[in-house]
Amino acid sequence: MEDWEDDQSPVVTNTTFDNKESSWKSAGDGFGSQDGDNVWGSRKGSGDFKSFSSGVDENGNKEVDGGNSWNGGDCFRGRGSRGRGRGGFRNPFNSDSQSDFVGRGGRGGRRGEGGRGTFPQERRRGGGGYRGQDEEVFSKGSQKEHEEKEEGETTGPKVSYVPPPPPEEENSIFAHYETGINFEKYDDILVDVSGSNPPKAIMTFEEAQLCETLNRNVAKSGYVKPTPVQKHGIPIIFAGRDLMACAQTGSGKTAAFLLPILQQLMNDGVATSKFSEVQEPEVIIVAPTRELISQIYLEARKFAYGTCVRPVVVYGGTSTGFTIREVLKGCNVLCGTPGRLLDIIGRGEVGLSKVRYLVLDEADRMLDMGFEPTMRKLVNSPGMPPKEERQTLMFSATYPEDIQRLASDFLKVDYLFLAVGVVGGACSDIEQNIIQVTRYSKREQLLELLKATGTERTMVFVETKRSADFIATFLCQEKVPTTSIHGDREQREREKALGDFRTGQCPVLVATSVAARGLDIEQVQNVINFDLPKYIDEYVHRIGRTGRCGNTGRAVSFFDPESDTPLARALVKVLSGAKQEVPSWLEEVAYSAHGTTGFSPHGKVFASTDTRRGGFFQKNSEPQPAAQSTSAGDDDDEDWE
DNA sequence: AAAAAAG
Repeated sequence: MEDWEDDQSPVVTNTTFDNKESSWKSAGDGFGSQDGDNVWGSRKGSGDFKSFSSGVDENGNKEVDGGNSWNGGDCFRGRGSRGRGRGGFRNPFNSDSQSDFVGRGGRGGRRGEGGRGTFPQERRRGGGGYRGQDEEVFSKGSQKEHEEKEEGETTGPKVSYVPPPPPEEENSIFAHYETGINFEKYDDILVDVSGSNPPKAIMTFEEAQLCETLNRNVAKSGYVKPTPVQKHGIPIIFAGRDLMACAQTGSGKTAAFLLPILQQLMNDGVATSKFSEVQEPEVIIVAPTRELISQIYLEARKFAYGTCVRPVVVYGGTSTGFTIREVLKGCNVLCGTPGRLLDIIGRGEVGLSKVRYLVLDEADRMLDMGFEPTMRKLVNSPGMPPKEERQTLMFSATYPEDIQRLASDFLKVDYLFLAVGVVGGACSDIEQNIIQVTRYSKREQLLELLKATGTERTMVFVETKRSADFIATFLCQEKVPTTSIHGDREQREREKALGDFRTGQCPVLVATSVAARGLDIEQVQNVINFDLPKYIDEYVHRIGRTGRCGNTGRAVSFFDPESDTPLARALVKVLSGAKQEVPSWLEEVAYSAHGTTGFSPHGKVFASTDTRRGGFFQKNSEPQPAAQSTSAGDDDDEDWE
């Protein structure tokens, strides 16, 4: 790990920072007059800033010296003379965290410490688990080698058999959050399957009839009982049906498709991972961001452990040569982001004729304007079996109607639509606050919020890459140990940032929407929408980074009437749908924002139900009760029309 | 108009 970071000393020079110094000051001045609305309320301020920063020193000095993903190392240790101890100011975050930072200092920061806390199913990679990726996958010299030998040999060693990793790696491969979470809650979630002849759901993993190895991996991953998306998804996939599934990440959807796919591959004995000049994977999995596909790959590697099935991950920002060598070692399950995937397919390293499963994670994103052409290119690549001859599986938490219609181009006509509760996010476990701000007050308000969060992990979402840099630098300057992730950062910086955030070394992560979807990070207590997104589904995904799996989380969003008014009505609907209090001023803004629903500037309509029921594709519909009454969950049955 | 994804 350290190896390849050291030679790259990621010095981030932020000219923005210096240039804007003066404007911060003026912004700060303006902030003094900010009076509390109901959210900020009347309670008293924190003033624990001191303990906050000293806690960092105690906690992390070694780690910090080891290289920081952001320039936080110098930022929060050295300069930053401007730590204001502003008090008299209360916010939604400071209820219970006053002295947490020191008290829990050692808790989050240690590497290789995988399982703790209480998380089920998909939430099992702790800091240690994620670290595991770097340490195992890359540390066999491969990452380093891949940096150094990029132009080197084009063929790897001729391995005909890829042995399973030695036992000592097992622990980190299977690192997961301790189970023991309250799964019972899932039994109350409504599930809705529509389409013809859905197979019967399973109630236990035993019913899935997985082989011994898979069962062992399932158990070692801390799985006890299937979640709803697994109960329904597994038999659907075993039955060979195409699937469009609405379920929040974290509800176990990755396992829901990985387990039956892996089992099927083994049943049919097709998978024998071995070196070859051309690899013919049976499974292709795509996701919209590199970090997300990497996360999915780690799941696949875990479940495939000890089997002859070899998963491989490919994405941009890393050396092509390394990627190709990894693929050629043997590749049954190819996980990738679209660009790099098409790249290696185009180079002829990967043949598609054996593809039996095509999985689209965050499917609505994969089919939106940005990705749709690439996805079409993928399914039209030479050798790719047509949709009738492969199984196509789509997963997301949101499905705008137009995307559902588009999706039918990729799915068999009789695909099944599975809606698991809490579709569309706005899970009631997340406390949602909306704060009215002006663009000039945001920065100081953010600082005040973060002062109160202690060691809690907080994701701060901004709209642009530039402002991600800007805000992260600002926070570092203010001695908040912050890192940042966005598409203009080096891939290794992105992964380091995410790693530092996962371990808690940097409890604050400033992110663009690159981090909005799918990322499963332990103990993210808070999400702050520094900038509200343009679309409501993006909001839903962002706040879904917290409050997962029965845990509680808090989301605070800065609402600037000058720019966010178009979102007001949608926001009100999401809030009330999740049984959250709607500020009266927001209702007024929403009411007066006539003309558009704000929901869909481009005609997108958020839908959590099968559009075929709405009259678009009547051909497949069985007689169904009204969508509202059958739709799953406590907050996804809004009529968004 | 922005973010993401190939280099």
